Amino acid sequence: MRAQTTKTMEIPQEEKRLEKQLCFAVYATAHAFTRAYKPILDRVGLTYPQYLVMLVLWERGELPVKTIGEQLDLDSGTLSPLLKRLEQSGLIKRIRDLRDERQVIVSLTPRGEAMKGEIDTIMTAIGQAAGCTLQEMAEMRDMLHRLRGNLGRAGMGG
Amino acid sequence: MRAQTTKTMEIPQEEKRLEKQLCFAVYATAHAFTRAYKPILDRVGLTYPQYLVMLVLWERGELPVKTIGEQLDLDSGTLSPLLKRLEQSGLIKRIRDLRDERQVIVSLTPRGEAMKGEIDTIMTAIGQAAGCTLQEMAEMRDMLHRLRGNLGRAGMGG
DNA sequence: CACAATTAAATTGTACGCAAGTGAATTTTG
DNA sequence: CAAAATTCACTTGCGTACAATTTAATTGTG
Repeated sequence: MRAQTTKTMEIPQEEKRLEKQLCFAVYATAHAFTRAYKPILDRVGLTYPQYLVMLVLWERGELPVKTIGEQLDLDSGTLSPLLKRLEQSGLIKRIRDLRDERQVIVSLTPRGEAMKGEIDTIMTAIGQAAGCTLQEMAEMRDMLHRLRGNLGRAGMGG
Repeated sequence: MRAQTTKTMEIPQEEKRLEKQLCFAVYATAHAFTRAYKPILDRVGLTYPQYLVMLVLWERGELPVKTIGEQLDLDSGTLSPLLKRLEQSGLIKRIRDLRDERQVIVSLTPRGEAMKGEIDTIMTAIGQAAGCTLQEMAEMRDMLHRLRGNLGRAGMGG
């Protein structure tokens, strides 16, 4: 509510357009990223969301499903079947926690661990495809981070 | 290719972390946008991709399926069932073009047309939720545009 | 200790997103 | 003009996303 009289509170047409353009730009760029990654990830038999799960595991080691979900902002309805596929591919193990049997601990198999090196090279290619300087990438990433934080807190009164 | 020796060209471990990844920032922000829009769109019975189709039609009038796909970067495998749902909701019509019977022309029904005003007001809330200045929004939009262009042209040697 | 409330994961149902394939209409070529 | 190539939309199959429900385990409370 940062505006003036709130009377008819006309938001300039321009702002509406921009906001729509921005949300579409984010939407379309996300798809473009997925498509750019696809030929590379196809070679190792991963989808893009599966790759994100692997990133989390490479970085943080074994984790319960819930924590993976918090990292990626995904719920168990998405993760459960996805993790089952990664398990069938032989890249991860899923073991029920003995201390708390509600939890399932996800960890890398040797093959899953080994894939890290393979992929490492691959990530470089995408960075170059993006065709941005490191500084631009960092700037954009930080802006998106803030934007996402704001949207998350929006509530919006459903 | 703006780097030093390209020899082993080690990417620092730091840059590989999830939070440092631009691709993840885009991916997660896209989901955040969809979630922010959801409570609003629920009231009028639209999904976010359906809203994007309506935006195109409000802006450009009746269009063949192919053109809608070009605008939104979606193929007919996605659009065909989506458009069928919009038709069942009574918001659009689909009529096979008499001049070229391969094409299906999509147009708004009176109800679909009327929804434009309804939504327009409501959408203002999202712009404010984003919590960015106009300048930041424009900057981000332009950066994402360029990024998307680069990724699209990547090819990547599938 | 029993019993309600909470939590974690999985399941169900709906809707994208996209690759691959089908079928009908149009355009290109020989 | 007929055969081949192309185009457009639709369909099929797989893998996300996510709301809502279910099941099992743990925690909180009396």
